[in-house]
Amino acid sequence: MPTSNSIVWFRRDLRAFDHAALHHALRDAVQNGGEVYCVFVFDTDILAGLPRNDRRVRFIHACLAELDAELRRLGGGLIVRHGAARDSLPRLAAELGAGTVYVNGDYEPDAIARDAAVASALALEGRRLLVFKDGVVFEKNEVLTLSKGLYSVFTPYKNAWLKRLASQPEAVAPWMIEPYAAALAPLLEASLPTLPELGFDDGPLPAPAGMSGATQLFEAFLPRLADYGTARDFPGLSATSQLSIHLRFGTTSVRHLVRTLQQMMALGAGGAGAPVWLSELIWREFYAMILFQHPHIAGRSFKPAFDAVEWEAGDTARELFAAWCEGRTGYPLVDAAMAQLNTTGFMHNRLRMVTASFLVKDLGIDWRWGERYFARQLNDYDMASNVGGWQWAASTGCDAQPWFRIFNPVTQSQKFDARGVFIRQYLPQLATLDARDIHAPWLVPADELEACGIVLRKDYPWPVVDHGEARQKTLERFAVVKAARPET
DNA sequence: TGGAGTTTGAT
DNA sequence: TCAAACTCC
Repeated sequence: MPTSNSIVWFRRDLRAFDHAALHHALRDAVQNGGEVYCVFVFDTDILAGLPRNDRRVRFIHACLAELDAELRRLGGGLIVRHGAARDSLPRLAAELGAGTVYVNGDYEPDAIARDAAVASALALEGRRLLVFKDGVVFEKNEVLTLSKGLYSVFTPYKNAWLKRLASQPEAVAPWMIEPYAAALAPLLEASLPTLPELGFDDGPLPAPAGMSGATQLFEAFLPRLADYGTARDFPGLSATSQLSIHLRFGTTSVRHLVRTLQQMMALGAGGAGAPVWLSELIWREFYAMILFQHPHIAGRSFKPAFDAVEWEAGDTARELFAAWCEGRTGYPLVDAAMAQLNTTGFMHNRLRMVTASFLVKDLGIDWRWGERYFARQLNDYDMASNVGGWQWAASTGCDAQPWFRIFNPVTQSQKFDARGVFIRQYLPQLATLDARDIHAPWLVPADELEACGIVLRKDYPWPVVDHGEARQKTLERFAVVKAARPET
């Protein structure tokens, strides 16, 4: 069996430009001979847990169609398989006579285990899996303290990250594809199954898909970048990049994004917003590093002392959790945010903090319930960022907010959706309330509500908990970790 | 990238 | 009377 060919196994890197694994496979093939096959596997180990109408599968499907077209333009094409990746990849490597499988690293625990299984199956036949850094500028252990220790606080990590990029600008240099494209194995026929063939429904896409969708969103964002720092906290404005789903599936390159920012900042463009948005990209790498280094945080507190916190349990907790999931807590900003999540698969980051704080600190429910719900719903779900964000809100994480810091859902609403624009968009039943009343309808006098045509408990729920009482209970609940309170 | 309660000081 | 400042959680 010839093994001079190779495979590039695409996973969450669905693009054909600035792609580390593809670049290395092609360059090696140009030097050593052999052809490069591009492969994607709809992994039944993952798909089995998803509903037929999963938005992310539709998005991936659309991205693959574009990726295949782009690879064909370059002289290749995409081989798509449907099966367990652990079996499919080694089998495909044998079929194609591929001695090496090139991948970009994925740092989630399940992905690491899958890749280890694939690597050992390949090794049994004398083949190898080569893993490249691609989805982040700096990975795992590249940003360390002066004493080679790991950071667990964001700000010093960010400073070290920026310093490292300044001294190593090639970290964001693009991995070129076109000059080596001749090594792509030409494919005669397309192999992308239809969504129904995969067991999923056709339907609308949650965002413009593919590399072209990412480009479109990024170009639309750049003129708004200057205002990002001040406007990003207001869910009623379109101030954010909307690129999270593209970073999740690799239809854009983080190196490309950072390079563009650097060029803008060098020209004095991008204003005050550019470094703020860059910070968000660094948060993403901070959390990726934290999850890789501390994989236990997927299921337990980053700070062990917080495992002693006793969450609400039983039927009442399950009912409150259902009310949170379905957006009927009686707190308009929370419910509007959950409606946004449920109907679009997206939620504004400010609202991720508000809803997470509400679940944990108003309802007393285990953050892991919320994390799993977000995992099912979010189009841009990324375990590292999601777990990081939830542990931040729950005060159990590294560099989290202190446990006695408790968001007031009404104050947050008044502050970040002052005119009620966002609430009205997702809770039309409250649209007739004016800006003063929409944040806390239970405080509005009955005659006024009547004039607006709203009957509480019928058109919109009464609050499921009283925030003041809930706050007191939360302070008591977290008192078990008082010893772990961070020094001031 | 808190909020609640209290004090303070200018009116 | 009220907003800024301060403390505690």
